This record gives sequence, C-alpha cells and structure tokens, in this order.
Amino acid sequence: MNLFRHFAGEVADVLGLLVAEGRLPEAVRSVRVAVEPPREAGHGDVATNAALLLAKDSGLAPRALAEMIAERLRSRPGVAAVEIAGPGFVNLRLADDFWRARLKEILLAGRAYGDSFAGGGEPVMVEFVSANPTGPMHVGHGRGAVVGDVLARLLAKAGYKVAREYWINDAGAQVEALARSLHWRYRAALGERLGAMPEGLYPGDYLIAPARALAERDGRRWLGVPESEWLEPCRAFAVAAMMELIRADLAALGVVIDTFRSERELIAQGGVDEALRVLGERGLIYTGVLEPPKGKPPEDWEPRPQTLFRSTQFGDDVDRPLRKSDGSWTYFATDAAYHLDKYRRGFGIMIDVWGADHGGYVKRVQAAVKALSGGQGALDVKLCQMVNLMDGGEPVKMSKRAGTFVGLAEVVERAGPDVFRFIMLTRKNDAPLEFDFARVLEQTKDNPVFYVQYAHARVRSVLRLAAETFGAEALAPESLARADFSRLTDSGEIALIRRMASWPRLIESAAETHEPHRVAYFLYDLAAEFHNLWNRGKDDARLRFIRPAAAEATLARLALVQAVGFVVASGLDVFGVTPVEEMR
RNA sequence: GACCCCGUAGCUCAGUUGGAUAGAGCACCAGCCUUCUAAGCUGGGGGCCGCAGGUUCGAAUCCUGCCGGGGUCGCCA
Repeated sequence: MNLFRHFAGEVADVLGLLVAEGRLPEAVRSVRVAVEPPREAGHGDVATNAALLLAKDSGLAPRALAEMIAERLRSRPGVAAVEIAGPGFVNLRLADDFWRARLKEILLAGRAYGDSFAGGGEPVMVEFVSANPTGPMHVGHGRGAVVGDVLARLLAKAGYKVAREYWINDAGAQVEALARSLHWRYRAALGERLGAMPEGLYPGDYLIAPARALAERDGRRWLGVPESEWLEPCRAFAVAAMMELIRADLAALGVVIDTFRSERELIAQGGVDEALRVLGERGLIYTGVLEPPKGKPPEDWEPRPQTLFRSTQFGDDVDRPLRKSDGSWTYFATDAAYHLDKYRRGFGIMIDVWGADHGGYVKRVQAAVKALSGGQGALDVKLCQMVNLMDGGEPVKMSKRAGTFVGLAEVVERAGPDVFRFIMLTRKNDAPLEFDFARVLEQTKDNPVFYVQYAHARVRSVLRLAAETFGAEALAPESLARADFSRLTDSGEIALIRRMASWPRLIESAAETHEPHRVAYFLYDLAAEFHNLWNRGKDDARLRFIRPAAAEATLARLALVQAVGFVVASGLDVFGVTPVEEMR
C-alpha cells in the first residue's frame, strides 16, 4: 500500500464533501493537490497543501479552509491527529496501529512488498545497450545495460508490462568494415602473410577466433574471390560471432533481453519504406538543401539536395536527412522506422537508453515518434554519462592501441556482477560516474554496496541466532506477523517502520520519473537507520533485538528485523542484486 | 554559432517531480569503543543552492538572460 496515495484518496473524498456542501466550487476537483511526507518529521507523517492551492478559488483564507479540511479528516481511520501549520498546511499524524498494520503488511508480502498496480499493465518498451555488433562490450555499455535492465525491473514492479529489446545495428558501413576485418583475419588464419592491418579495419584480436572458425567451416572458399562474393557471408558470420560475445557479456552481468531486433531485417521487411510512406502521407517529407554544419570547418561539405524530414515541426532544430548520397538510408531513417515498428507493436511508452554522446539525436528521434504516431507515442531517452574506471584513486589507463583497454567482462569478473550493478546505480544516469575497484570492494561504511548488503546479512544473522532459541517455526513471517507490535515503542523502531512504509511510494515515483538511482539512496538510508538501531543496542542492552528474558518483546523486534530484511531484499531485487546471507 | 547535460558544505553527491528550519558520506574537531559473529559508535562546526531578474501564498526545483565546466553538431553508427 502506498499510504500517500491512500490518504490522497481521503483528501479527495473530503474535498468532494465540501463541494457537495457548497463550501467549495465544483472546479476544485480538477486541481492537483499534493499529499506527501513533510520534510520535517516534526510536522507529522502526511501533509497536504490542498488548502493553499484551493484558497483562491474558494474565496476562503487558506487557514480557514485548512480547518474545514482538517475537521473532516480527523475521524478517518488511521489518523491520530490533524494540525494546521504554516500558511495553511494540513498535517496528519498517523496512529500507532496504522504503522503496526504496515509492519504486518510487509511480513505477509515478503520481497514482493512495494509491488504496485500504478502502471495499470500499460506496455512499455525499454530499449537498451544496442551496442554495435563490432566487438565486445566496454564499461560504458555496461552502465547502459544495468540502467536499462533495472529500469525495466522497476517498471515491472510498479505495474507496467515491460519488454526489453536490443537493437542490432547490422546494416551500416560499420558492419561492412567488420566483415572486411574478419576476412583479413581469415586470410591470416589460412597462412597468408599480410603485414600491418589496413586503416579502417577493427584491430581487436577478438576477431581471430571467429576467423579461425570461419576457416574451419568454409576452408579456402573465400580466398581469391572478389569482395562482392565474400562480403555478405563474412558480414553475417562476423555479426553472429560478435553478438555471441555481447550475449556472453550481458549474461555475465545478469542482464536479460527479451528480444533482439535486427536493423537489416527491419529494412528487408519494408519497415523504412513504410515509415517514409507515413511521413510522406502527412506531408512531412521534401527535397531540400541544408545549411552547412556549424562549428567544425566543413571540409568536404558541399550543398546537395536531399530527402528531408520536417522535424522542425516537432521541436527539432533543423530538418533531418533520410537518405545518404549513395541512396541508402541514414541512421536516422532506420531509427525512425524502428520506433514506428515499436509503436505498432503496441508500445505507446518507449524508453531508450543511450550513451551521452548520442545526445544530439534525441530531439530528432522524438520528433519522428511524434510524427509517426500522430502524437500518441511518447519517447523518453535516458542518456548515460561516462564511467571513469579508477583503481585506488588512480585512473585506469585505457588505450586500445597500447592493449591496456579494459573490457566490461574483465571489470565484471573482478568486481562481481552484484557490485558492478549496484555501483552503476549510485548516480543518476546523466551524471558521470566513478568506478574505483579499490573502493567498491572495500568493506567499510562509505561503500554503499557493502553497507546495504551488510544490513541484509545482519538481519539474517540475527534471525539465525534467534532460531536457536525460538525455533524456525516461530520465526516464519506469518508467525512474526502475529507478534505483539505494541512492544515496539522506541523512536528508532518507529522510524524504521515509517521508512519501510514509504517504499511503495518510492517505487512508484522512481518508476514514473524513470530514475532507478533513487532506489540506491533509499536502500542506503534504510540500511543506515537499521545499523543505527543495532548500534544503540551496544550501549543499551534493552534495545537489543534478542533479549532472552523478554520473549514477547524479542518476537516483536524480530518481526521488525525480518521486515527490514524483506524491504532490503525487495530493493536489491529491483537492482538484480542477490541479497547475501553473511559477509564471509 | 546552435543544441543537450551539469553547477548545492573543503571533497563526492542526494534533495520525494513547487512546500515549512536545504540533507548524507568523506575530511575536520571533541569524546567513547572487552558487545545480538563482524569490518566502529555518539556529538559538533561548516551553505549567497553559479549570478541577476521573473512567475506565486511559497523557488535549490519552473521561465528568461548571463557566467563557468562537459558533450554533440550533413553523406558515421
């Protein structure tokens, strides 16, 4: 239960009554009032600004209106007290029983606590990674992979119907270069002495093994024949091999992709023609000449008439070309077609996760989505900034030429997928992120992964120990849900319940804003509060979770402890991180 | 030149989508530390929320203009 949503309903109900009584005009129903936690704990548990927003329309003084609202809220279930504060806030203080009910709710829900129907089963397509199939993934791809994967998990938890897709750019000049690179390696594998690799080819040695495999499969068949004969088979072979590398990298990270969509296939199916047809039908295509690009002196630029999309009608800065001079599609044309494809498959909400260097493409693709969907589809693009690899405060030297390039697979192998995933979410996607091997593996409080995992391990540790005294049965969540929660009276205990009770709301808002990093901060705060309570037990034995002489109080606290374990695990589930049983 | 992102404590960053007295960690200062297995605990100082206007009951948050840092900028993806 999102308690703020619940009380928003109560407030709306009260406003409805006031309208019925003629105290408020009908129009107030459309005003969006906020019902949220006050920043200051001293202001209560739930605050609403309804009176402030409606004062003007109602012709009443804010505080007078607040009083009318407050009066009608006092008798609502779960409300212990209602106060008016400041310029006209209405602050609710919730009853202890209300909090106890939340604890029970958590224990019965387990790790599913926080699951929401807010999304209403609406389909969302999260497209992410989409790394070109020209080599293994690097760390930056890894960030995008985690952000996309977790965004998908988050949306699913919030009640959306989520699909995850990888767009394979297997049609452009880059995969042709890849095919030539493979062929070069293939010749080398068959014993030709070739010297230095020509410019424009991919030098990475990850093509050596596929080249040998090709030699083994096809023998000398592609030697001494014109490129027009070997290019296509080499391309297909190379792309398949690279996708295998990428799938392995994703698997090591624990990232699941539902579907892989091929650009080549989309073109073959007539997807681009269809997109152009739709745009043409709406009068959004014309032939024109663009201004030369600003900034860099355009060397070989020459004005030429091109097929252009009127993206400026949808908020873009200039109209965008759809065809290259050789007649093939631009990247933008296929991307526009791809988004039409997504939309027609039923995804009105689309989220793309891109590297920040693609930021210049956001407007044009959003323009295409608007144009192609008749304004019905929505595209949000999450741009991921760089990951700076460090080790003990020193930057890790990254050079492909010097052979010191560190791929995603190596990083994940060294840090572990759980650590990597969590750290990738400790910053919002549009901020640069530092990944320091020494720091992320450190077992100290300033390492958030450790700190959060430690909280879970501590929960498990306490419950294991308690099981020796009480038996496993008494500690089953359903049993703990029947404990006497009135024993929980310490402010730290109540604070913990409050924090946990805000989890469903956090899920909903993080999902709505597409901001998975909020979960990391929530988990850190929850862990801090839990460790805090634990530490007070060091000084004051009465606050310890397990007190052999007080079985009732102990069971109530174990219920609290178990609930913390569930909520932490629920959050880690969203991250795709395994909650640990102990810290080794 | 245009567009996008960023600017919050000495440092690294949060800030609940416009709320009330702006938060956390590190660092710093002062105490404590034979423990539910545990890698410390408690308290304290520290702010022109880049600058200037605007919108309104109310702005770190929204709008405009500057300043500073990063990124991108036809036929590459």
